[in-house]
Amino acid sequence: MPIHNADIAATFEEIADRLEIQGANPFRIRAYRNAARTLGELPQERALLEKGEDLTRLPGIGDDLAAKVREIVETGHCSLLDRLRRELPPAVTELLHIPGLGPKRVKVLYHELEVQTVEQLYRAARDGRIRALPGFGEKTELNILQTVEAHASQTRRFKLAVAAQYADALTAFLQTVPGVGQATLAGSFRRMRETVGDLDILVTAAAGSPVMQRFTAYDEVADVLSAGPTRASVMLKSGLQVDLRVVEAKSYGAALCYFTGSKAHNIAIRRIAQQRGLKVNEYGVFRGTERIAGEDEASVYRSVGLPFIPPELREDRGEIEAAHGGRLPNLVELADLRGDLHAHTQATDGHNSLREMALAAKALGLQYLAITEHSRHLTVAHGLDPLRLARQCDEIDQLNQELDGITLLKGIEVDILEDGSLDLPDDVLGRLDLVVGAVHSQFHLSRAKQTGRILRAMDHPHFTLLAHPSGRLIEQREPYDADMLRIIRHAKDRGCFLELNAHPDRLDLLDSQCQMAKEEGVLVSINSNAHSSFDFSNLKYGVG
DNA sequence: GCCGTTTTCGGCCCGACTGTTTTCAGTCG
Repeated sequence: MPIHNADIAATFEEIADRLEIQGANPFRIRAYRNAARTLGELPQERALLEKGEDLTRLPGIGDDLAAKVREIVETGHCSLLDRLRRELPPAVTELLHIPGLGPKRVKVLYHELEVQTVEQLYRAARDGRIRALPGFGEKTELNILQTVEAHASQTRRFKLAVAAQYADALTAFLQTVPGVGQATLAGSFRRMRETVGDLDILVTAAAGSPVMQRFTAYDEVADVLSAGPTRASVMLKSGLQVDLRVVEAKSYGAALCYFTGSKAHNIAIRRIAQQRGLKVNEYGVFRGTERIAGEDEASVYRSVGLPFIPPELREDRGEIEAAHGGRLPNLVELADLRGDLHAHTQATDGHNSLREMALAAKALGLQYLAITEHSRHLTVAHGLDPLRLARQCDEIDQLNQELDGITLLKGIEVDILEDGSLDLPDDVLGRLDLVVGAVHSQFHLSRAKQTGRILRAMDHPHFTLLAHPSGRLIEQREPYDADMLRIIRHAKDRGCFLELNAHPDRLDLLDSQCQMAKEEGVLVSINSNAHSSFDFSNLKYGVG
């Protein structure tokens, strides 16, 4: 059975959990977690583990952990984890995922009550056996009972576009509270991650502002998880958790850095500050007791000798080194987009006419829009046959005569069939401005067959752009098994391009694969895949 | 267990809230 990077990461996480319950050296535990993160974020295509490469080049992996990786790859086991599993029962780590239970309490629960599973935990709480344990009490017992009953341990993530609906309404509400200056979304939402686990909102407020009371009394709040003078957490009725942090205006920048994260990025910045004799927290940057920065984010970065790092890059995946070396990339902004190469109309499964789509794209500042209907193989979408496609091309020619400030391009989103051929004849495709190829069927082919199918499609002389290249639907469908590095390199050889589909359910190419495409010198086209005139607003998620 | 423009030893980010305790440990972000 092949060992994936994610499997090794999971092994190290479990080791860290078990060491933590045993009360091991916290820094040793952190070393396992750091290594798990490094390995877990490695793109599959960049797996180094079976090529005999020097793993100690990876951050957080030294001689010992490199040896453990080799052991896992070669034997399928980790002897340290095997030993730890004999010392504590297998299920006990699942208790750590219950909010409010950490390693110390899990250890007490196991040793005093022999609680190993969530089921046993529930029974112990229901029977009133937990309140008497050292460090526990009636309140804690009640919280455990309620948490388990509410299945609150199941973490749920929200797609960015879904979270945005709650976020915009909530920040607008907070803005109306007396004494509130700024109300800014931070966290993974501001970093434009494809999904968010919660919303983090930063507010500046004058002393005495009722912002905390108003926040916890907000109409959509189902439960107040915690509330103090400067921070509060609530659960909305939708199941989305929201954390609010309130600071004075002079701490806005430092607090925004802190609350935007990522955690790993913050730790890296604070370590640099430490080396310079500085301390960074959410209130500012300090030399001793003197505050030297913090009113805006740029001042925080400047104080540690770095240029401003855009939120989208703050993942501790090389951006700090790039900033230090003056190699930060210029990020694409929404205003940089000149056109959109993937859109549908009511001729197939879209909702608007050619003209309506053209005007909506123009309103967003685009100069060109490719109309790329589905092809005949996709019958559920009323895909076009050559005749209907020809008719649409005539309509586009006619409309282009009338339109001012926007040009429609004639295209097609043609199905890539199982054998790698395209769903329409050569002479039809040859008359178009561009041909967007897409896989819409046979998602479960072997890696070799799926990859070969796509490579053959790209060999077609009229092939322009590979749509939603991985095929994944966020939280719904895994990517199909294909060798993306080979596909990217083939695009380079063939002079064709890949899409970053901006639909919030897709966001495909994935971020790490976009980075690979850039490194290989292949252009990526950010497209809306609009099915209605409203969908162009999704381009911002693609840009993000 | 990792790591190095102070270092191969001695450090390792920093603070808020809860609940239990009576000054703070545990947990969380």
